[in-house]
Amino acid sequence: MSERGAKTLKELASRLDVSIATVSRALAGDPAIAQKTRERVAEAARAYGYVPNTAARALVSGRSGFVGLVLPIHGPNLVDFFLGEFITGLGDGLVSRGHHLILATAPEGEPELSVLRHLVESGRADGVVITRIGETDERLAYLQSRGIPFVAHGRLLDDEDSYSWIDTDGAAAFGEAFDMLYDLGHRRFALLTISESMTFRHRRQDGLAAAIARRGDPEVTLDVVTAPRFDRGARVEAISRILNSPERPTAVIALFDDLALTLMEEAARAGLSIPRDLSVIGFDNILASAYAPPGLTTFDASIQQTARELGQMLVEIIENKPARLPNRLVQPTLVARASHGPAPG
Amino acid sequence: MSERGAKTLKELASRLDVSIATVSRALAGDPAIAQKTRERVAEAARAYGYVPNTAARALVSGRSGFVGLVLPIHGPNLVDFFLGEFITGLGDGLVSRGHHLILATAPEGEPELSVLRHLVESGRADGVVITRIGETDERLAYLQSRGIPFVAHGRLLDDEDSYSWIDTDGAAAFGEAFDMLYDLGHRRFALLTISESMTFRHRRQDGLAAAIARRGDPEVTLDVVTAPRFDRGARVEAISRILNSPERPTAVIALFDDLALTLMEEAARAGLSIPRDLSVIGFDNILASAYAPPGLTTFDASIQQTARELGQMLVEIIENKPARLPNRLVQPTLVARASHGPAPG
DNA sequence: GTTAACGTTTAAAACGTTTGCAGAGGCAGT
DNA sequence: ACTGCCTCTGCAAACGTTTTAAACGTTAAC
Repeated sequence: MSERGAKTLKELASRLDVSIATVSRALAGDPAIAQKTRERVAEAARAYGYVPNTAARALVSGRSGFVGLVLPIHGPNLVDFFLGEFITGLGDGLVSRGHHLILATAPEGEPELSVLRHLVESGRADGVVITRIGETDERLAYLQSRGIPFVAHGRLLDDEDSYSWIDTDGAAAFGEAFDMLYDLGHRRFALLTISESMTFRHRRQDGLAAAIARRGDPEVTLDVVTAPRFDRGARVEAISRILNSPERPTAVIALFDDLALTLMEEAARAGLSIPRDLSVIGFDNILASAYAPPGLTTFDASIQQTARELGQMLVEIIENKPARLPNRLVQPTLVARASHGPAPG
Repeated sequence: MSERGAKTLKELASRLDVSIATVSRALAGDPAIAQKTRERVAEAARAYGYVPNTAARALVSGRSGFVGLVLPIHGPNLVDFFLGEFITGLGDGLVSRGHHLILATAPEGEPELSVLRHLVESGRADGVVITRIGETDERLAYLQSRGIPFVAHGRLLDDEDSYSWIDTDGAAAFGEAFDMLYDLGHRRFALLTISESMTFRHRRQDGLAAAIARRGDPEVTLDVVTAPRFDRGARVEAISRILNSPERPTAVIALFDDLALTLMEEAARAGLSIPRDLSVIGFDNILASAYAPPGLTTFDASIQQTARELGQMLVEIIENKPARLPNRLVQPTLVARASHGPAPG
């Protein structure tokens, strides 16, 4: 690396005895600039360690090269397993298309939407990724009304095609889970879910209900138990309601692994053996589900790959403003471990 | 929100019939501007939904308001439990001081240092956070030589005071682990570690060795076993070397939980009972360590809080360029679960 | 021998903000 | 009535880049 670096186009231009405009064009690969000049400029830029100033570039082009992700506000650890995978994939997808990721967190007391608004209106981000879509999601309304480039991980319930998304087919997975358990002889089911109104919750529940309906077996019962997302005490209470009910289910399907793991803990505490007395199935395939005895049967939705595609999709939208991009429904795959088995009795 | 928004200072100024300069100053709270004018401007800015353009601001001020974190390259999932906690805390600490976080990943084939370089030299970031310090860390050398604001999670081995850091006192923790196990009667120890040369590995190992030396008991033996970081097959092989050794240790201390969990799995597979036949202690307190039977005894280093402080520290450095900030050594706390107990026999 | 066309380069404007400096007006002291 | 001072506001430069439109020297066409 040269001692005297060149920090600006002007410096580089004066070193080369050409104009700023020429250097700018040459570096951009403009064919209007002679091949020889382009090479000379590229060479000098490398030698002097020139790196273009992003702010200046953003100011004139209106593009920042950034994509924003606002971390959903919840619990003590914002970046859980799901988000960890998501961020990894997203960052990777963006970088492969020359963009970077801004991770924004809402300061205490500031609504998530306001953070989103500042992110795009200040020109910090060219587009945003949103995840965990709610039933009536104000973020979607805002982004659509402003014409801001965005992609979503998840669909609305009714309006499927007014924006670009990739989603996990939770309905199919929960149907598959039911079918498998039914074939193992289970008839009394419980769904352990949360109270928040995110669409994936409805999709999965509906998928389960649909699978039950398809069988048309009047013997099948489904108890839907709702637990809060973070209050661990209340969660345990909801679970004990399942475990102590007079007609205790023989199989519990949990909305996601975290709930399933708590259930397994409580079941063990109550002296129940899994899967002998109770079958449990989760969703997400978080790391702990492999370790929690006896090993949680769950679904893997390849979040990382999905996020990678979402990133590439968003850059495509930002750069080429295509009318419509094909949305995609990802099929989760069953990870069969040891928490499910034949119905007791 | 008003229908006709004002996207620039110019628009806002013309609406208010004052100059751009006045609006700019008023919004900045410059006392040179009359109190009444300041209020009038603030009111209008709010009404028209004005959001200042970051690129323009960055261009003139030389500050971007961003701080960069380059994700260390490793394994399939870049954002593991440690980084998840770290990112959460860091984002929080930065936002509380009006900064944002850029998450940069190195594209395939590009060295991490080059990403770091572009991040700061392009003006994208005002400073950076680095973590997992290596024995001779080229990032440190680069950042120091360029005078770029940065903070580190971790210390070099020799040079402790040439930059700002917060570190986890792994040496103390490993000493504490040894003392506890020794008092439980253990004499044959193994340290399960990795081959990469990060300083925290040395610190912990040295802390363990020091604690052993302090006892001065010639009966105590320590077998140091090195496993690769990602190759699971090789890792299992290293572990079985421990389990099958003629003089099998009665206690194993693992460099971090992930290693400890694999060890516990393999021990269970080999028919060993934990903690009856073997005591195991980890480090990090990852989520799975609570679930893996019989519950891993480990150390919690409050990564999130540490990262939050690092974020605030970095902003302090960026904004006020203090000569020196007090570095801090965080004491991990023992999380006693059920994977340790009295020595067998 | 003038003009047109071409290939290459450049001058200058623009992007939206901050800020040094100066100007406008008001008021008190002389 | 003039000076000096204070309070408030505005002009204009600057940040580093991209891009429009024009200039330049050369060659080909008539």
